[in-house]
Amino acid sequence: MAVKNKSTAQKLLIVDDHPMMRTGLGQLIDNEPDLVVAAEADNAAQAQAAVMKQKLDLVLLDISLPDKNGLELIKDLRALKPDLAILVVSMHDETLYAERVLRAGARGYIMKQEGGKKFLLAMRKVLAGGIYVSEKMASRILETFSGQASGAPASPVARLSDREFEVFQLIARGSDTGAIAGQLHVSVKTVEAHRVHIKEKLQLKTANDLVRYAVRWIESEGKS
Amino acid sequence: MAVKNKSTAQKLLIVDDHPMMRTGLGQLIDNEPDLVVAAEADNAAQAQAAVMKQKLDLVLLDISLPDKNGLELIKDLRALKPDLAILVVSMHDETLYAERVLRAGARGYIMKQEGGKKFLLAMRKVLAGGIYVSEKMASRILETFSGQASGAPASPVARLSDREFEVFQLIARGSDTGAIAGQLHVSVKTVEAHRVHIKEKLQLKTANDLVRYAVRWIESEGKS
DNA sequence: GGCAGCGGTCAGGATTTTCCTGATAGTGAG
DNA sequence: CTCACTATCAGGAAAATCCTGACCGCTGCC
Repeated sequence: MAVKNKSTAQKLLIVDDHPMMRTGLGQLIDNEPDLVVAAEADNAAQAQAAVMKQKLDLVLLDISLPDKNGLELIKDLRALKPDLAILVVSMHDETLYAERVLRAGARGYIMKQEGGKKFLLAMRKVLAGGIYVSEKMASRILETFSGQASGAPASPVARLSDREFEVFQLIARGSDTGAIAGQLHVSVKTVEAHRVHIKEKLQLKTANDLVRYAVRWIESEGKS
Repeated sequence: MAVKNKSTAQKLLIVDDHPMMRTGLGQLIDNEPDLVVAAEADNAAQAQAAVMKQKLDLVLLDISLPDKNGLELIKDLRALKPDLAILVVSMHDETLYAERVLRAGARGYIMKQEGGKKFLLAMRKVLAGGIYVSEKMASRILETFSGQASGAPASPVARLSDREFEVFQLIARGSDTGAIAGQLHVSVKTVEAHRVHIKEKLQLKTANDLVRYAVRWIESEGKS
């Protein structure tokens, strides 16, 4: 371990249920003179305890935890310490979670597929008060937001018209196009048109992607 | 890094697409005088190249790889080097993969949730010619061998053949039939046949139901 | 009042995917 | 050896999807 000036180094908390991953991240951080691992946790309960016990500058948080949904934990941590910086570290594709995670209050999202350099970049950016997501994700999010005026946190789903949203929900429940047409008393062609519009608004390419998105959305939105 | 006797230390290959995880495992291994990391790979192609290039004693293999299904890679590696020991390192619950992995030719299965001690135990056991799985999994497998599977009816997904399971995972990831055919280097017709069998085994009626089931399953059990 | 934009409806026709019905061949169990 | 299972593929019918284009009603704006 490198010797550090304990009084000035930024204090990090690593939350991940894979010990080897914690070791890897710890190794990376210990090689930086200005960063120090102040605590580790392998579940949400430990993470909360650690956050309460000491003053921390940054939390590296894996959203796949055994005892609690990562999004919930983000909200809880922010309720406890509104100014605490949180960088989400995840193995899941960013397009699925990044937006959600940011809306929950995290200040960054980085994939485990990234190497040490990107990790350090992300940590420093978040520590400096910035927000870190990949280039691709950043422009994607900006695009989504650009349509409307300030503040209002908009899930792309919110941009669907009422009718489109109806169709969207039915897709998520497993109805095929024909069934949806029947239920809404319109022609199959109309439903097809709605589907096209939904796909445009959600930036989806294939029919399969639409089903996947819809299923996921209904799963997660149903709870929180 | 610890100084080692290079001529006697056992040579390991780490295959994982998460750099931090490789660092963590490498750290663990470097602290052992009798083990050395001979190479690392973050995808299946690199892994195969490494195995061909040098004489290795053990492969630590994450089955969730970007370019190829882990089970396939195990089979390929064993075709190349039948005596090569493979220890699968996975974040997925063992009940889902352990059996499959052993049948494919790996000699051990350990979850990333485990700590360093267990990891070393597993590596040494496999290096010594043994087979490593958790206590629970071991007795479970023995039971299966000795007649009846225990009372708990396993997930119907467990009844899928390896090939079917591969297709199933790709469906969950959003690949359409054509893409799957391309990735597996078989005809579209073959993939269609697999889909039919999967639907039978999971008692699903439509293509949509299959996608929904697959997405849900992958959400709850993990991702590859 | 006119007009542009959007939401909702639908059609025709080309393309793809899915579904149904076989068929062949290897493997492992009994 | 036979049976069951797995993996591979084909032909052709049926269905879903994609592309292009169209009509109507409502809203907001100059």
